[in-house]
Amino acid sequence: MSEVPEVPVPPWRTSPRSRSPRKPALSQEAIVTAALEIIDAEGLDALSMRRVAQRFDTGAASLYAYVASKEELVELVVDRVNGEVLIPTADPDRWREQLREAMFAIRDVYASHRDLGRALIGAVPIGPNSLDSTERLLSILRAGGLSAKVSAFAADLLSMYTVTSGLEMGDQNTMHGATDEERGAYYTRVHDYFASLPAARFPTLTSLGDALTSGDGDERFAFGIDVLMLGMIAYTDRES
Amino acid sequence: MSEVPEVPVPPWRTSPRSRSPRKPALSQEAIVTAALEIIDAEGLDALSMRRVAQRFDTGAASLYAYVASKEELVELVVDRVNGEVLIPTADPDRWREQLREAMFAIRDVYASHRDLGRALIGAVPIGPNSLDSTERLLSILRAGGLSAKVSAFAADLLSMYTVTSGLEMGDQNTMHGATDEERGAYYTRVHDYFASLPAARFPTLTSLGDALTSGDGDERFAFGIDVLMLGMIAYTDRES
DNA sequence: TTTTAGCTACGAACAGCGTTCGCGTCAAGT
DNA sequence: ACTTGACGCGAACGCTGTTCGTAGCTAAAA
Repeated sequence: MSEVPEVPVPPWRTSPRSRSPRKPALSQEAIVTAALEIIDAEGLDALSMRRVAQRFDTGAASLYAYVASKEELVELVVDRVNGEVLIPTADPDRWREQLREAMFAIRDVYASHRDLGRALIGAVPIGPNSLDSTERLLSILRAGGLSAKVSAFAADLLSMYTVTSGLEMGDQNTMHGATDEERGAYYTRVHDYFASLPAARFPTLTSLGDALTSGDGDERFAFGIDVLMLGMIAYTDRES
Repeated sequence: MSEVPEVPVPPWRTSPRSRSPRKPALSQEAIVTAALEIIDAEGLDALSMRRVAQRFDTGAASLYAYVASKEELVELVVDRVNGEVLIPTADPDRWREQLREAMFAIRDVYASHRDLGRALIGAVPIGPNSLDSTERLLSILRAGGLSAKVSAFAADLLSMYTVTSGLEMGDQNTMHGATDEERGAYYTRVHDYFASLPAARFPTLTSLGDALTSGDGDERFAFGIDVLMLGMIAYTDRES
């Protein structure tokens, strides 16, 4: 390969074509969209300001006109995603089904965005869409006859469980290898590892055998919902 | 201040004192200890290979003889911490109190290590101490008469809730400012924000008022335990 | 005792990160 | 036509995890 430097393009007149090369205009909305695309494609860790800027053929510095920090960008992405969650309007006669629907809706959305759920583990999301979801979830609980205190506490508990479950499902696409084969191998390995534990030291663990690794995501999630709902109902009964 | 460079210490003979300046010998155990100290002092994000190495007056490269990667180091720290969790040996007559004790024990340990809980959000910890804890937790559940499947699923659910709660408590020391004053200001701000929401759009949210932010960590955690236990019991009753 | 072999410790470098600073350009106002 | 102001963004700073090659020590061999 020759090391001769390329002849520079005359700078005094750039063609209109190269001056606006299908470059999407910068805006907070467009930045959030690009960030979410990166997360969906490669996971939360792959998100970087430089990567986002690359999509607009510019440097990371340009983003800071529309977004205060990476932290704020992630918050905006979270709120965008919370906008995808569809929670039914409360109907007192159907509150149990509705709660179940709502929880599946939240979980499915987070499962479809890789490990984005990691971003809101310890945080209270306060974007407009997040507030809408919280409002709807709370109104379903209230429609079910739960007290203010129980509703407030339960909302926390429920969203924690839901997001974590969605995170675990979505994560499976990110971690432990990209292909089905690799993931299958990983879970077989975990299963075999539990099976290989010394029964003398871990009698319960080994006696449970397949129960530990059995059940797909839906089954485990449905179990959690049932336990939480039964618990909330029993708690409310005991309260009065 | 003078800018005169210091006279260098003659290098051809270092005193024995400076040759081994109370430098703790490198070992996996010592490295894990140092890492945990950093996490306790400054949080999980402050943990870096260089920071750990600094404590041994050496460079980050030296650590890789004892630890394969930062990821493995964190796993080792998690298992060390799981060793601090004391779960009682199962007694069928006291399984409810024991389960409660166990959950408080786990939560307290994680609350005392800042945001370390973040490290095991989507992960299945498989270190020896972690396995011991799981074994003990499962045996309590089994002693309570729960089926294999329910025990297995519930163990997941319980540790998820427990670690997340501990994380949130421990996190309060890390985030939102270091001093009590700053933290108080943060929570007042959150409270005021919720109170300031338009009641027309968020009727439930605003009507709940103080219920949303009321209750300290212990109260909220105890509520979660009650709901989970009542739910597990109701689920088991329904199962048979 | 001298030489050599092996091995551990670790400085330096690499590629990437979030964020800031200040220069250059371009558009609107005078 | 000239000035002024705002905005875009390249380059740089200090950080990250990890790898590579070597310097220096220890212990075995001659």
